[in-house]
Amino acid sequence: MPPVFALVDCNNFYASCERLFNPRLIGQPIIVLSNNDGCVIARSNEAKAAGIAMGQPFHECAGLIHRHQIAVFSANFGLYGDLSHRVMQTLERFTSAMEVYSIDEAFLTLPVQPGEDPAPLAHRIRQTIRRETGLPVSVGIGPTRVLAKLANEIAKHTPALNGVSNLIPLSNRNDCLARTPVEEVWGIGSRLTRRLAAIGIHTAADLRDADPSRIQTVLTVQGTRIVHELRGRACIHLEDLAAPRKTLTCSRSFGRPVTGLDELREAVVAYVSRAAEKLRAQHSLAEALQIYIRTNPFRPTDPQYSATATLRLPVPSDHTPTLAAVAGRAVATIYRSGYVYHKASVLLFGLCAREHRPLDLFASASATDVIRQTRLMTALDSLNATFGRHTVQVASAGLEKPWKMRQNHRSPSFTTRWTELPVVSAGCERPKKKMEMPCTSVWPRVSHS
DNA sequence: TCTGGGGTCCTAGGACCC
DNA sequence: TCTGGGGTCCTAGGACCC
Repeated sequence: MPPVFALVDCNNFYASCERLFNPRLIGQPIIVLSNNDGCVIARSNEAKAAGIAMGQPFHECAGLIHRHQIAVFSANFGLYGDLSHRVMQTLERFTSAMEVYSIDEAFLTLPVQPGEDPAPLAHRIRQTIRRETGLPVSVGIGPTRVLAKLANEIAKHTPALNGVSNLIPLSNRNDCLARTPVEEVWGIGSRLTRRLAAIGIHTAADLRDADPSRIQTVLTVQGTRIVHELRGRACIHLEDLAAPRKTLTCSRSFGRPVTGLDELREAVVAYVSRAAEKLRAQHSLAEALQIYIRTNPFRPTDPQYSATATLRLPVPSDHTPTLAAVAGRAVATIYRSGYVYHKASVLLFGLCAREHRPLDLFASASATDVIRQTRLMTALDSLNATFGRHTVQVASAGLEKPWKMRQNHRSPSFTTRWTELPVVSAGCERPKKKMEMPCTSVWPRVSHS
């Protein structure tokens, strides 16, 4: 029997998360801003209706924000990540085969019998998530992931469907594909849309009916997979999403311009420290790192400069001071004075599992050194997990951090920081010290009463 | 004044090997 | 006249996703 896929996607996820802890915002327009409060990355339906565009620069929205009394939030990824975890935990109960695809969506293989209508189960999933996490989701059902994804879009935009759409029946599917512009198909972006238009393909149905070998010359092999998926033959297989990442990035724009090498180096060291933290969290080592710096392309009258430096480590490592020293040297080689820097990023690559740590033929660090370094990093991560990020850090990452990003509208970390809990009952004081909750904490198990 | 961050996959082309 | 062929690995860049 062919599989029945469901794509469960949280509606306007970041905006819904903010609303969850602030019920006064129900029915009100909300936007969430990118890091540095740069541009809009999430909108409630009311904000969409008010005319706020996805990706719109924040400073261009001032008029609409004022006119429609739109609530503005800086992104609070700690909060969103924690709520995402709860949604995924709840979803796991409905299937043995689930792929978490992003922070707000997951593919499930639905356990239904041949001939059974999967829609009632989809409605149950939707109601359960709503009841247990407070978040609204939509469910799209299809015989392939591409069709399930499309079904989800339809569910979101068709209120009469009550949040569930099923593209398994052919009658539903043919009609829907003929009405769907090809750029709404998962995997077809703006460039590919233009290439397809040039050969007369405008709708999802056109693409489904196209000759796969012709599509291969225009869209490469990925395009032919999409054609088969639209025809109902599943051939896109997601990787094991629990698998460790192959690269890790930490990339940020600065909260204010940076001109001097010392400040730039400080920022790069701070970013590499964060990347190293992620590296240790997934039990990997990095073999090489790449540093990138650039000026502000949105100020074309300023002199423009960007540069990349790639360095290989003598042996793969996850030791922050080692990585920071290499990164510090790398940034000095590409820094040029006389420019106003706007952004830096650090990419760690050539990752391997920690247990496959290769031996160093020339033994620049002895086995004892490696053990000591590992213990030190474990202690550092544990202190920062308990008492908050940056409690202990390498000195070269700077204490003042004048370049750090703006977050002028951030909501409290309602679920991940004891001091920012939304409800404090009488006689129960919040801890005075800054303390992080263990990252496994699960809010709904805490009683509101 | 003010324009995000973090990933993946695929392909082409160069370097290098025998 | 006439200058191989086949393979791998690496990297940069393009395209997509949320």
